[in-house]
Order: sequence, then C-alpha cells, then structure tokens
Amino acid sequence: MSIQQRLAKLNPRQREAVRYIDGPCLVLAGAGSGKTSVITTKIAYLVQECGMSARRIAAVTFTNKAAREMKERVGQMLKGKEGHGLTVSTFHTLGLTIIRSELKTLGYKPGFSLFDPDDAKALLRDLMNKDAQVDADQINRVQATISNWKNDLILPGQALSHAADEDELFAARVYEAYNRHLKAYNAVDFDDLILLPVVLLRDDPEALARWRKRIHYMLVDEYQDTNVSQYLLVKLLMDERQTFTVVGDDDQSIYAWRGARPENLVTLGEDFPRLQVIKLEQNYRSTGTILRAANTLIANNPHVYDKTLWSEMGPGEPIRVVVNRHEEAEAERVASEILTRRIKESAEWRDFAVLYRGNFQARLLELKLQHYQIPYKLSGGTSFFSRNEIKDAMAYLRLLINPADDNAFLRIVNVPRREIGPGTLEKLANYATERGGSLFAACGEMGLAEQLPTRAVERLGRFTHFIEAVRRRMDGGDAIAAIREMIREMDYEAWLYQNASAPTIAERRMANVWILIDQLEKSMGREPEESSASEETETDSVEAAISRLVLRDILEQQAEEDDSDRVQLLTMHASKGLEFPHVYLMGWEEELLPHRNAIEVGTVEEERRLAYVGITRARRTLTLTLARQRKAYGELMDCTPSRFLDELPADDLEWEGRADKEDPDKKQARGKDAIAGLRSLLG
DNA sequence: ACATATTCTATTTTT
DNA sequence: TAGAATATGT
Repeated sequence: MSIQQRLAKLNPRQREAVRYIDGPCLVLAGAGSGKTSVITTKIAYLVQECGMSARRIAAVTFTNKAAREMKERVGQMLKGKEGHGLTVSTFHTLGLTIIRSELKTLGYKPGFSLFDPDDAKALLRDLMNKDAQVDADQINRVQATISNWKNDLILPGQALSHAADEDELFAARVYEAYNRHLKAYNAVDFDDLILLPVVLLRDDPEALARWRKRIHYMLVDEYQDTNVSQYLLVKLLMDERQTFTVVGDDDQSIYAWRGARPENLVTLGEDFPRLQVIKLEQNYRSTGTILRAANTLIANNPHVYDKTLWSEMGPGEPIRVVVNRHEEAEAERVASEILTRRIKESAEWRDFAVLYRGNFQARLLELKLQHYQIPYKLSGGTSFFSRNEIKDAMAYLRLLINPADDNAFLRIVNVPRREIGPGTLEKLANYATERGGSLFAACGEMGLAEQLPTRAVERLGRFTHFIEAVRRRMDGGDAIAAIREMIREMDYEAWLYQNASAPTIAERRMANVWILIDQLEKSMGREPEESSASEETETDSVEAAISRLVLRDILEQQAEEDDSDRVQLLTMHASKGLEFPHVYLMGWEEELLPHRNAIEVGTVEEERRLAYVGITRARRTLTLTLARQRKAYGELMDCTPSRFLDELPADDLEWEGRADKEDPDKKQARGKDAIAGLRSLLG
C-alpha cells in the first residue's frame, strides 16, 4: 500500500495531523481515536513523502510493549532500507543510548551498571543504616522522594537548599550520598536515564549540537504522562528546529502520582507559540452510549482544551449498574455473568475484561472464576525479572561488565556457596571503604591479608579470579558462549536443586536462566543500531545488551501465552491503551473508586480520569458493579455508591438490585409478575 | 526440609 | 482481619 493510499484511509483530522510537518504539533487524541495510526503513518510519510532519513527520526513511548507494537506497524509500511536506523524506543532506552555514547563526557566508565529499584533500595538501606535505625517504610519514602526530585530535575544541591522540613533535609542528604555512591559503583538508576542526558544537553553545547544533528524529528506518544525531565529532554532536542509531534490526552492522565505532569500539554503551547493543535474526536471503538457516559463523566473535570468524542456506531446496549450485597456476591455475579454471556453472545473468553482499582480486588474474583472453571489471565503478578534466579544471573552479568558494582558482588559472591560468610564480607567492606575502592578491587589487594585469615583471602581470590577468567574469555571471542560456560562451570544448577523444595521447581528455575541468556543473545544479534550522535556505526556490545536486559527492553519473552483465549483481569491503570468487547468495572464505591487516599489528598480528578479510562476500554457492553458492604482492615464496612455514578447520564443506566431508590421499571415488572402469579394461581 | 509461629501490611507501579 | 512474607523450631 502506498503512502497516498494510507492517507486516504484516514479521516480529515488524522490526515491533517500526519501532513503537518513544518512546526511543532500537538495531537489531542481522545480514547480510541486512532492515534497510533497517526504516529505510524506520519513516520512513513516523513520518510516516503518528505525524504527524511529514517535515522533522523525518533519516536518515543512509555512502555516496551507500545514501542514494540509501533516498531512492528512502521516496519510493515517501510520497505527494505527505508526504515533503517529509525529509533522507536521508550524514553528510558533513548536516555540509555545517549548516556552510552556520551560516557566519557558524563564521567562514567564503559560497562556501567543499571540499578533497578531493588538495587537502589539496597543501597539506600545501606546508607541510611549508618546513623538511623532501619525502617522499611522510611526507606521507601526516601526512595520515592529522591525519585520525585530526579523526575523534577532537582539535583542534590537544590534539594538540600530547598528542603522544607527535617524529613526533606534528611532525604536530601541521603540523596547526595546516594548519587555519590552510584557514581563510585559506576552505576546509574532508572531515573538517571532521563536526568543525566537532560543535564548533559543543558550544560554542554557541543553534546547538544551532536544530538540535534542526530535527531531531526521526534514523535512522542502518551505525552500527558511525561514528567519534567522527560519534557525537557524533548524540548532541548527540538528547540531549534521545532519539528516534532506529540500525541496525548489530558483525560487519560492517570500517573500524576508517579511524577507525570499533564500540565506539560499547556507548557508546550507556552514554550512553542507556533504550536499547531489538532484534535482527534472521532472514536472508532465504542458504542454511542458508552461514549456518552465517558463524555458526561469527564465533563466534570476542568479542561484546557475542550474535546467531545463522537462515534458513528449505533447507541448499543445501555450500561448496566449492578448493586450487590457484599464483595463476594459482586465477584460471584461477574463470574457467573461472564459464563452465561459468553454463550448468549457466542463470544470468546478473551472478549471479556474485568477491571478494578486495586489488585487485591482480583482475589475473590479469581476464586469464583476458578469455581466456574473460567480461564483467566491475571496481569501484574511477580514478574520474570523479580525471580531470584534471574536476579542472580543478572548480578553475574553486571559484575562481569562492571567489577565496581558492589551490589552485584554482594548478591552472588556466596551464590553458589563459596564459604564466604557475613564476617568475611564485613571486614572486606571495611577494608574497601578505607581504600576507597570497590569490593571486587579490594579482593586483589595485598593489604587485605592483614585484615582477614588466609583462608578467607584465598576464597575471595578464587572468586575474583573466576570472574576475571570469564571476562577474558568473553573479550577473546564469543561472549555469550563464555557466559553459558560460566553458569555450567560453577554448577548453578546443583545449587538450585539444593535450594528448591522440589526438583521440578529447580528445573523450572534453571530453564528461566537459560531463557534469560537466550534473550541476551537475541538482543545482541540484532542489527547494530545507529546509536551514537556521531555517525560511526557501533556494534551492539554485551554491555549494551545487558543494560537493555535490565530495562526489560527485550522482545517477545512471554508472548507465548498472550494470545491464549482467557478472560483478562487488570487494574484500570494497566488497562490503558487496550480495548475489549465486554468490560466489567468493579467496585464503584466511595473510598474505593475515588480512592480514599485520593479523596484525602484532593486528587479526585485523577480518579475520575481513571474511571474514564476504564469506561472507554469497552467496545460493546459495559457493566459497572458495586457492593453494599465490604471487608476492610478486618471489619465489615458499609459502602456508599461512588459519586461518579451520579455523574453518568441517568437515562443510559440500567440499575439492578438498587434498594433505596428502586427504579420504576423494576417495580412495574414486579407488579406484572405478581399479577401473572395471581392469574396462574387463580387458574 | 518442613511445619509452625511471628510479623507485617493493606492503591495505582509504564522504566 | 486475613493473607503473605519472614522467622523459628524440630
């Protein structure tokens, strides 16, 4: 299909959004309005019609999944070499790419580690233990505070001078120490992947020039979810040419609690007066009734840009609101209804989705679904990457590319057992701190023998020599082969069998490790990306591949089961970007759907958007459920129906089981029933 | 290694 | 209060 044919298939607004390429462009894309088509077609348009080299274009998303899908759709449009060098990645991967090619300027050494939030927490615990006593909650709070600072582009110095109270001052001090330690470990955390490039581009005109030369056009998806640092990254890169397209929907901003700044939509207009704003208001997903409900609800929120979704589809069925005695009845109802509706509508399991506010709500529902033997898929369980065997393997990989990574060192120095206990490690740590070097480096120093018994020194030496030998083999040839050999050599498998409760579990874990290594190999085998600002083509190194592994920026890992026919259970947050023919939204109660904490801190508007996101996932039918009583903190509580129910168009709602204001239809029906009953009695 | 006792925590979590 | 995660005891 030619680009002209693709353009012809778009509606006028969409077409306008694709064709406008001379200046800054904001596409306000309502739910289900075909925004991904606009982005992908625009990339093809830039390449095929405007003669822009694909390697000058960068499209950024928030999730790997979104990036993957976009890559695939663009791939179908651009043939052969046309798409070569195109960047479609998450913000974080783009940041990683920049850091990697600007390592020297940033003062990092090759093979730096990427700390995931667990590593970061371990480091913080270590730092905070120094003077205060450990409090898990306090660590979490400090971690969140530091993350927020990084998202807001506030560096330790500013945090220290602006600290408002004692807690903030403490957090700021930890922040400063934390960053210092990260640097010593030659490591960065997730937030640094955005922060460091921004600081670099802001302060180093030459680096800025390099990257402006490299990226001429940017497209940003889910723009309402950008935080301060992410916006600045886009702004710095695009300030000069002003050639970019951002696509977003302020009504679907549900991540403000994580630092997202929906006001960036407004800021954009202020920073770029030439900004062209294009609205996509035609919805191709939902029935008229569902859409009207969504519009009516969200009209209760203030808007900078007004927007009303419309649809050419018929009105469809009314929205049902089902009131249940208690939470168990609610779950029972949803499960049994899916069962019958599947037959009635001759639908498949995968056509149903049940959405809720908190993951805990899935528990009861799971039991009911199991009872009816309904196959389901629960999103948001323990992920592949938080499994112990994966963390171990990752620690080995990290230590191989960055011996200064003390976190990785500590995790695996005695895994499998090497008879290196806490006593030895404590003395080693003291010695390393004294010498100002890493744990790994300290193992090889002469002076260590004075602090530790010979046997301990020997054991440590054996470990470091082992790692060094593997590293040499990696450099000498096939890196992946060397890694596989390492895992076999240390007999990680035996260790797994020793520690697992059942052989099958150990087997499974070992398989996971090999899957991880396979992913790593696949990730390296990909065509070398044109990553650096300079034009040199750099092959994807093991280092790069391992970083991407931490970022989970790897392809098809659990695609196996994704296409199976199962009912989907998700939080409303996790449902963004998805759609289903039949949607159930559970728990429409005060303190749950506007969540209690949200009411307290005054962010009910975001809760309303969450409800809006939930509603707009539905294509054909929508059912809202609530319970009159629910168990919370052990006690049975009476629940009030959600205020959001009052904000929906009453005419489109079909209530069931409502006790107080019993709806007239129902009464009438019951009256008829009674009459019919009487008649039959009378013969 | 496994069973039992204890302690902890109850909102969302793209990377 | 319950359920999971962790600690403890046999």
